[in-house]
This record gives sequence, structure tokens and C-alpha cells, in this order.
Amino acid sequence: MPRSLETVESKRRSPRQARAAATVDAILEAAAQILEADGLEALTTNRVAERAGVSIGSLYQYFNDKSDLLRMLARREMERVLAEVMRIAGSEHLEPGTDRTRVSVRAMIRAFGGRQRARKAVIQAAFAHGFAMEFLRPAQVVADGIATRFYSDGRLPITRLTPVQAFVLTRSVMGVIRAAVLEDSPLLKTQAMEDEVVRLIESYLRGIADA
Amino acid sequence: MPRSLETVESKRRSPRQARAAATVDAILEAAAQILEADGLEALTTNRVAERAGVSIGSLYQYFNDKSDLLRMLARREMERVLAEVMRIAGSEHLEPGTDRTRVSVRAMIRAFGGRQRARKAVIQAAFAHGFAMEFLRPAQVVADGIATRFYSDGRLPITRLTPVQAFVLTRSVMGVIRAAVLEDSPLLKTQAMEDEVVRLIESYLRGIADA
Amino acid sequence: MPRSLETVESKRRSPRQARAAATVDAILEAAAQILEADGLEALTTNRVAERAGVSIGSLYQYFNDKSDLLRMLARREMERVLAEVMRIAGSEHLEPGTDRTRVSVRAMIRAFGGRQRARKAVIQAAFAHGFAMEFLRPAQVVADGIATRFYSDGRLPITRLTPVQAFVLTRSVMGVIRAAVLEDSPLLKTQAMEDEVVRLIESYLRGIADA
Amino acid sequence: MPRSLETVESKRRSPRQARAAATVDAILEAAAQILEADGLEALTTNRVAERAGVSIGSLYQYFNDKSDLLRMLARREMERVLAEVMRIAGSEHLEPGTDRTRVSVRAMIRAFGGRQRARKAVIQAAFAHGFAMEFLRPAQVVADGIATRFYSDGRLPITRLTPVQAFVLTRSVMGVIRAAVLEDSPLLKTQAMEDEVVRLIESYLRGIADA
DNA sequence: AATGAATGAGCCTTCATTCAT
DNA sequence: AATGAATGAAGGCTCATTCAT
Repeated sequence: MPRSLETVESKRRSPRQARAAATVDAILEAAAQILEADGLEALTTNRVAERAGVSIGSLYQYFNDKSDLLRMLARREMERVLAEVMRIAGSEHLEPGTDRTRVSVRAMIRAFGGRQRARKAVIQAAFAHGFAMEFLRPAQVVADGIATRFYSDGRLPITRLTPVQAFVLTRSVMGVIRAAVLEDSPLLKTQAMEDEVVRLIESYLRGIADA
Repeated sequence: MPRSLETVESKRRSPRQARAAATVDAILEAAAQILEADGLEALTTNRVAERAGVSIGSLYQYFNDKSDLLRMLARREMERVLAEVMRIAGSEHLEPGTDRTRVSVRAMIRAFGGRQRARKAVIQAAFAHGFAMEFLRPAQVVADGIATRFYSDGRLPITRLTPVQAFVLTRSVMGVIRAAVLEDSPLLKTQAMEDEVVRLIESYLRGIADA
Repeated sequence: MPRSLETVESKRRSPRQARAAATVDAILEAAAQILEADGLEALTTNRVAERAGVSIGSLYQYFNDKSDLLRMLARREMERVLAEVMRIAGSEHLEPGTDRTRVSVRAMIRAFGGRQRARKAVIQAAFAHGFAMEFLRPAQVVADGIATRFYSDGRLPITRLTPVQAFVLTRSVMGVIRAAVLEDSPLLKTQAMEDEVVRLIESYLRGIADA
Repeated sequence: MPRSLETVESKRRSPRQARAAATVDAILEAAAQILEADGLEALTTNRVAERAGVSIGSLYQYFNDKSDLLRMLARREMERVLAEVMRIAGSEHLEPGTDRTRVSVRAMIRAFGGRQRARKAVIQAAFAHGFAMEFLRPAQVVADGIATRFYSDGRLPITRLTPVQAFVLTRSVMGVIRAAVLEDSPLLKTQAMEDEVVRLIESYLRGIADA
């Protein structure tokens, strides 16, 4: 289960009313749009407020500062991605015979592949502001979950991944997907890509089992 | 063979004399130090010039603008890393019985692992300014070379990696190392990490061969 | 009728409130004073803001850039001059027997002669930035009006000035006044000057009529 | 006779040798070209030196500062114009029956009309640096000469123009030509323009004579 | 005489943030 | 709660000018 993202507490009033929530949403959406359309450099608080149709003062009512805005945005995007992945791959009951690894990989690729430009910008923004790791964690938790589930389904005689192995497994998979997104690779959504990522995971796990 | 990085031509006069070269070096080194010490946000042209002990005007004599400075810095770091990797793994004559994959992995980890903070900052900077790919290319070329050499040494019956397979292989390995660097993971320089990355590569290649 | 000078639209927010209008005015007035006191070279945006008693940020809230500021200033000065000329010469009802040409010339000399130094600086600035013509137009329209009124009052048998004749008439008169202003000529406000300019106009028109 | 333009003395060594003179010329020509091609804002000392094919140091060997360069340039252009006018209109011996006024006007229009863009830039530069008047003087002296010669050829019973009249006559003519040049008016080189300027002069002088 | 690397004051401009209304 | 005018620190960058070589 992902560690709660609510951890980061805002000093500002959190939205309790419908209107306030709508305002926050409008701001976040405006930021995402600007990011997608013109990149990180064009993302100024004034412009976000204008595009969102609220005053700059209102923006600061809900976000401590620009970093905060970026953080919330990254969080939102991450949650969307995770929700998507969980929706596809995370359901407890899969039809018998379904390859859970494949389904998970497909879910991740699909989730990260949509809205590429916006996602890329958010990732860049997160990196530029140094809180990227904060939001990669959940993704890795998911990946760990997949790994855990995988080797515990009896198909392989692995009882436990060492921390290093878990690290290598999750980062290598994310590394491939991330590179494809950042490089705007046309390979991203191909069947071949899915096949190879699945092969990477299964080969590695088999390599561990064989040792 | 990596495409020459000299391609990007500067409108500014290129250093012809010893003093000029020293100035450029001082500036680049100052930038790296600031990046390492205080991060990307602290990297202002004025501060770089000051730390380098040259005037701001001199800085602009050799770099078109801040982006240019960053680009040159990233290039320099990349070249250093590549040189290091090539030095360790690229020599034509390896003692018989040496595991070339292991040697290469060790070289990459060692190369990227040194000066972690600076490297991280440069990578972040490159990403924030959108020219990251420009410098990842060489790294991938090296990785491709490793892969090529590997499957051509007769140990595995692989005759050719498909583009997708090459992509997955290189990005997964770089993804692991990159993540370790960016997360300041203590695992980075462990023997276990080296072992697992080697395992990842060999397992994947075997997986392909077995298919 | 002078083409509206409002044509040039600003991307910046236009002042809607009293305070904002006051700010714009203070900035413009400060710019005029600096121009008058120390010339174009001393006109820096920071100094203007300081003299106006507003922050540099406020200046940029109302003016896109320095050029814009200069443009607005030139426009304001031009409008003031024109208003002055029209006030004196443009009234529909002149006392019978009044020489309208003489009244108009006097108005123009008086209008341009006031605040000579500031006017000179503004004109220089306009020229230096290449948008002088934009603001000379209205002045010429006024001059054309004078010419038109003149030959249509029955005193001369001219029915129409050709474009070239209108050009020569207006530019010659403005040329004299402009030169007197720019040269700080003591002749400017003398009765003799007024007499000679009137003579220039009337002689030329008579020359045309006699042809 | 025009007041000597040599008045402005240079602290720098004045060119005594052929090579030095050539250097000065190259610099002046380079400045003129840049002015013509890209305007006053593009005229930087470094760029001038580069275009002239000399080092920036050499430029400062011959010109005290940028203002000095501009001044010399304006002087050179002015001298060229005057020489041209004098060559055409100033010859003592004109064929009998030649209209000297017409010839002079044609000469002035022709002189100022050529190389419009460069001339305009030089004029703007002169104005922007406040030494325009210094170089307008000679032109007026020429104009005065024309006027003097005119009323002394017996065609009109004028014995003397008052200072104000001379001022009005010269500035009005120059004002027309100047306006045509600055406005890039297509009228400039038309026969009609020449006719009207001649008419302006003759009418005015007749007006004075008739008084 | 010539070179051109170096200088650095100072310019224009941005933008996160505040606070009186 | 919302507004948006105002703020001002700070940044990137230019370019006239100097001086050691």
C-alpha cells in the first residue's frame, strides 16, 4: 500500500467546501495545461492563476508557494497513474490463467504512456525541484507489490527478494518505461516492448531462482 | 563510435591560448562545485564567475548563455564518465577468463558513482533544460557495445539483438544505476549491486537465447 | 481627423482604477523629468521607477518594456501639443477679421516652444527608437487642416493642394519650428519669427495661386 | 565658408601614415555599413572593429570613444553631402540662363536622397548623441549661400535677408527634404517635389521683396 | 603598433510573494 | 474569501573600455 501522500501538510487552509475544491482543481489543471503546452519554464504562478481564472491571491490561499503547487501537481499525476495501474493490475481476482506480470507491465506502460508530454514535464519539474523521489516511492511500492505477488504465486521457487534484488528489479523496469517516455520513443506502446519488459522481469527472477 | 560532441558549435570565440583554456576550465569547475554544493537553483552565472575568479564578462566570452554553460558542463562530465568506462572495460586485451560483462558493469557503476552529488546535479540540470538525451546517447552507445561484444563472444547463441531488446537492455541497466545515484542509495557501490546488475544482464540475454 | 493613438495595444493590464492611473502618470512624468534633466542616456527604467516613487515591478505592470514607455511618453507629449494647438487655433468661431493663419502659427510655436528641453528629448528619443513618424502624423494632420481652412476661406483662388504641395507646406513649417526648438534658437518666440512663418505660408499659397 | 570641422581635436594620434589612414577608413566604412544594415542599436565598437577587420584595440587607437567614432562618421557623411552639393550647384560659372535655385535644390535632394538608409541612421545617431547641430550648420551655410547668391543676382530687389528670414528659408527647405528622407517618401525624387521646393523658395523671397 | 582577453558597472526584465482593500 | 496592484530581490546579459603581451 502506498505510503500516504497526505503527509505533506499545508499551513494554508485546506479546501473544505465544494467551491474551494473546485478552485484547487482549476489551478492544478491550469498548471498541468501550461506544463504540457509550454514546458516548465513557462509555469509561473501568475500565469497559472490567470489561466485558472482565479486571482493570484487565491492561488496563494491554497498553496504555500510554487514548490507546493508543483508538489501537489506531481502528487495528483502520480495518484492518477497509480490508480490506473491498480485498477488494471491490482484487482485481487484475476481470471485464472492470466499472466499477472504481463497485465501489470501493460498497465504501467499504458498509465505512463498517456499524456506523455504532460507527464514528462511533471517529471522534469519534480526533478528540477528535488522532490522526485518523494513521488517515485509509490510507483516502486507498486512494483514491489508486483514482484512480491509474482514470486509468491508458486510459479517460482523464490521465497524472498533481497533488498538489492528488489531495487534492481523495480528500477530496471521503471528505467525502461521512463526512458521510453522521456525519449518519446515510438517503441513505447508496441507489443514488442511489452514482451521484452515481461521477458526482462521473468528472466531476472528465473536467474535468481536458478542461482 | 560516439558521434563527436564537438558538433554543437559556439558562436563565441573558442579558446586559442593557454590562458583562455584555463579560464574555461576554471568556469566549468566552478559550476560543477556550485552544483555539487548548493544545487541547480544556486547556479547563477554571476556566482559561477565569482567562484571561478573571473569576471562575468569573461564567462560570456566563452559561453553563449547559461544553457550553453550547462551543456558544456554536462558534456564534460559525460566524456569523463565515458572515458573512465572505456578505460576499464574497453581495452581490447583482457586477461583470459575475465568476465567482460562484470568488468563493464563495474566500470559504469564506478564511473557514475564517483562525485555522486555533482553528477546528480548535472543530470538534473540537463533534464531541466531539456538536453538530457543529447548526452545519454553516448552512454547508450557504450552499453550497446557491451551488449554486442557480449553476445558475440560465443558464450551465447545470440546473433543479434532487436532494437527493442537493445533498448530494454541498455535502459534497464542505466535505470538501475541512475536510480541508485539519484536516490543516494548506499547500495550503489556494494558488491551485491554489481552482482545483481550482472545477473540482470545475463539473465535477460539468456532469456532471449532460450526463446 | 487624427487616427486614434489607442491603436497600439499593450499586453499589460491597462489601468482600471484611480490608483493605477496615478501610477502610470507618475511614471510618465518621472520619465519626462529625467529626459529633460539628463537626456536620453540617463533614462533607465530603474531610475524612472525610483523617481516616480514606485517599484520597478509596477513600471513593468503598465509598460511592456522601455520602448513602450518611450512610446507612451511621446504620445502623451504629442497629444498635449495637439490639444494646445487645437484649443487656440481650432475653435470654430473666431472674431471677425482675425487672421486664422497667424493664429495657427502662433499656436504651434507656442505649443512646441514650451518645455523646450523636454520636448527636444522626447523627439530625440522617438527618433532614436524609430517611431518618430508615428507621432508626427497628427501634427501634420493639423497642419493640413490649417492649409485646407486657409484656401477655402475665399481669400485665395486655390481649390485644392496637390499631395506634394501639402507635403511641402506642412513639412516646411514644421521644419522651421522643429529646427528652432532643437537648436534652442532664441528666435523661436519672437514676433519676427511668427511674421516670417506666416509670410512663408502665404507666399507659397499665393505662388501656387498665381501659377 | 563652412566653419572648419577640424575643430574637434583628438587626443589620439592622428593618422599620419597611409596604413593608419586606411585603418580609420575601414573602421568608418564598417560603422556606416552596420548602421545601414542593422541600425544604431547594432552599432557596437566590438562589432565595428570586427567588421573592419581590425582589433578592438586598434579602434581605440584612432577614436577616443564611441561618441568620437559617431562624430567622425557624421562628419564624413556630411562632408560628402556638402561636396556633392557644392560640386553641382556651387560652381562659379553656370551656363547662362541656368536657374541656379533649381540646380541647387536638385543637388540637395540628390545628395540627401542617395543612400537613404545610411543617412537616416547617421542622422538618428547624431541626434541620439546630441551633436546633430554641429553638423547641420555646414548644410545651412550652404543654404545661406544659395539664398545670398540668389537675391544678389539682380533678379529680385532684395538686398539683404534678416537673420530670421535666412533661418526660415534654410530650415524650411531642409525640413522638407529631411522629412521626405526620414519618411521614406516616394515623393522625394519626383519632378513635382523639385518644382514645389523651388516654388517655396521663390515665393518666399518674392513675398519678402513685395513687402 | 597591434592584439584580444579580460573587465565590471549597470542595464532590462522577471516573477514569487504580500497585503490593503 | 477574493482581489490584483504593488513589491523588489535577483537574474541574465551587454558592451565600452583597458592593458598585458
